[in-house]
Amino acid sequence: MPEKKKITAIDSWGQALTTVSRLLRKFDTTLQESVGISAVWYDVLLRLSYAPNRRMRMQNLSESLILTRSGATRLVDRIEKAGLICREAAAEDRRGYYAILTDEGRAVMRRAKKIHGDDILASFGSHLDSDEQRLVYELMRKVADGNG
Amino acid sequence: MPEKKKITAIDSWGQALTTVSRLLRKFDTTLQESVGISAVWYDVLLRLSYAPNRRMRMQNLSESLILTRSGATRLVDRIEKAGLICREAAAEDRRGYYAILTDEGRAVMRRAKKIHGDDILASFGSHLDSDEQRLVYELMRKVADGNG
DNA sequence: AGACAATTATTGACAATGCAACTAATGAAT
DNA sequence: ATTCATTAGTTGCATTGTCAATAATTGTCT
Repeated sequence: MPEKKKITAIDSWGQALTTVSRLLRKFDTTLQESVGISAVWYDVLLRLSYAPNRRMRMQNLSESLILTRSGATRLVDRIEKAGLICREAAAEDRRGYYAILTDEGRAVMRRAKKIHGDDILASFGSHLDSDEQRLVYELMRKVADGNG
Repeated sequence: MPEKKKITAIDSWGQALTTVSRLLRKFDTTLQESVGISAVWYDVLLRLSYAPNRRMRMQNLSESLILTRSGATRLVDRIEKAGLICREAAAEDRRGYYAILTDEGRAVMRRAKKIHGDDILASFGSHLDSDEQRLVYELMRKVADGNG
């Protein structure tokens, strides 16, 4: 009879937290060194690159980035200053603004996606087979869905 | 034949990252409101509470917290000022210091563990059965091990 | 023993982020 | 149409964390 240590929700969460934190830091370093952008910037550019017309309202952006709106404002300020995105007033709601990926942003993103994709594969993907990767995806998704 | 969308390592990592980020923020809010400490403080106190003699060298602490040493110095400064931990010079290596859990820190930790444990159960554990929790633990551990 | 490299922790300067307060615009109710 | 609550975004201030440089101590090599 195999001896199995009891794994509590606390253990499970704790391991998820440390693993994700470590990897994130690693990915951030790679991106910074090879493309000159942080993982947070990457996240912004990625979402914009998939958004319709490569643009998102500040509000949506801040939600998907898990940042406060003010945090998003500051972040977009910096990336805009670097020329990778720009702002445009929203025609349909004059309170709002769009953050829009610039051509330069797209170019940076092409390089970054390659580098970062390889990095994820090397540090994360290569240690799990495809079923396991699916499991991680589905379990994490289930937790996320369970929290609204 | 069930149609399954292909899940890449990138999808899997992305979901893990957002789920963990969201939960962490939620946990942080709860701890802050109910015990008056952040999730980071909690992490420090937790590790100290399990460490031999409830003390750890700054170096070890910073590693397990995924923080730079200078970040750990600042963090320990603040928690020390709050009276939850204290510093003590290391006898065996006069360059070093221990961070040590105080009695007050232990008291705070007793309350925090209960609150935070419940929170983890409610937001994470309740959405996964015990096998799934074990899976998350083992998969995340495998990734962590694969990265040194 | 003496010289030099490596390690531990801290500090100053600065970057990033949250909170609360604010402005401008929208929408809903009368 | 006017009023009032709500929403989008930005800003000032405080907090938190990083990076590079520093001081003190230890270890190594001859």
